[in-house]
Amino acid sequence: MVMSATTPATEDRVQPRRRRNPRGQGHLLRGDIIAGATTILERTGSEDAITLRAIAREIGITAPSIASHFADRAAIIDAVVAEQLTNLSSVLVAAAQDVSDPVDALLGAWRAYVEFGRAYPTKYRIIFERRFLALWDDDQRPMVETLPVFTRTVEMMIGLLQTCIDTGHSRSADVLADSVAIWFFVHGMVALPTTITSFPWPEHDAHLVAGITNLAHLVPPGPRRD
Amino acid sequence: MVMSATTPATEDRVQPRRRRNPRGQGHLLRGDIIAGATTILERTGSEDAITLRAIAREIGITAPSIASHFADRAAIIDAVVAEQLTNLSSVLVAAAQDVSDPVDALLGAWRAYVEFGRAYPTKYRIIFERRFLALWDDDQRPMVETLPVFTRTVEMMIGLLQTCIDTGHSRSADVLADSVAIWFFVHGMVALPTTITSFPWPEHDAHLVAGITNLAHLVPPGPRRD
DNA sequence: TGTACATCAGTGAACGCGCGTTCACTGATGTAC
DNA sequence: TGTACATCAGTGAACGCGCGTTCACTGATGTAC
Repeated sequence: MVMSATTPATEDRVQPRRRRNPRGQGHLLRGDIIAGATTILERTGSEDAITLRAIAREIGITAPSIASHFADRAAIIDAVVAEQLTNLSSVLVAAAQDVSDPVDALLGAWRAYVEFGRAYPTKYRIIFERRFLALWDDDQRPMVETLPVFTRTVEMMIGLLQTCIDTGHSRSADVLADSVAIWFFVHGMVALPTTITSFPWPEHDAHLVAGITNLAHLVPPGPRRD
Repeated sequence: MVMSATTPATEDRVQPRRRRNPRGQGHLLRGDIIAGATTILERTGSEDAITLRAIAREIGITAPSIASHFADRAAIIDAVVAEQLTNLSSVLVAAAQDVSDPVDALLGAWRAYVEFGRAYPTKYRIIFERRFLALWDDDQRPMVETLPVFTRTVEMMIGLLQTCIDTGHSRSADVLADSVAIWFFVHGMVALPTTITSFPWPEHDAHLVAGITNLAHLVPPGPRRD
């Protein structure tokens, strides 16, 4: 390709060249790398499309610049997972807080889980359909960006059922086992319709409420409102 | 690398060179390609590892030989998916047939589903955790190797619950919705513990039976035996 | 207040690698005559 | 019963591609003197 001296080769880039960070602010590129990787993930729907060169094109840098911020491709993807796990956690917390009725809080949080998964299937998959969810590193040390938020979120979701039990809205005799059963159910509700699109899946919200009502042993008079 | 004229370069191959098929039997290589792809999938745990060159190394042929049997890499993976879906279907049929008690048949078939998924997580994932399960091709024509077995298997699983209803063992009022709810639940039971290994998942079989009992509205006196 | 210098935040060319694909070729075997 | 030939079932070398990574370099800017 022949280029004149005055027109830069911006037609070769997805993005124009990024402005260099000021001295001492080099770490800001880290966030842009994660954001670029997430954009590629959402646009292509494929984790494989997240390559160092693709990220570099996406955010207007060169590929070797990434090396000083992440050890390798896997570290970038771990950071994307951590960010999305945090996003999901925030969604669940927001759905449950300030809801006074315990059953509404339980159903609302799990409904928000399903809505997150169905609205952002690729982001959901990179959290829960990778080979492993990285909560511990290769040396069995906790991953500080994922394990605390994971643990806190699981405990919150279990707490929502515990509150239903404590207030007489649930007859569950095993809050952990029944919470996990709900999680299994809603995970299937997110994952299977994403993968198998031509199937007469039941209408979502009624199905969600019925399933949780059964698995959480919610008592008959309370669960229905709205 | 220097080779003598008498010792072939078998050290470069995972497998010694395959014997050429007799004239008229070239189609036999197709099965070997699928088998090689499946072996690679199981060994590496990664769909990405299934490349034409890797398959060629695995079964002792050269990469261009594959072109006359499959249009592209995706066609090979579709064939692997079809074979594993057929395997899973056979496992479910075998678990349910010749079981006289309707509740035992229902629980046994779903138990077999979970056991397949936990015994062969990579094979399970290539069926149900790909971006899409290919039941229809790009021109909306049914995939003859997957759609019939999928449809037949789903109908069989729904039929198991219908039999429980018909014989008074289930109070389910919506056999499709409740069967799907069970499927969602067992899918989560397979998928989440595979991805998240460091979590106190409940003991499997009791949890499975309890979950299905709730979702299938099984009547109290019948479900427990063994 | 000036200036030399170290450091930071990257760039750009080049490398080897495995990949899918092409293209000409090979060697065994069934078939027509 | 021979033999020429077409076909089948592949091989093997070579290609361009995108990838992660290396290595020497650049240019702006804060700091010591």
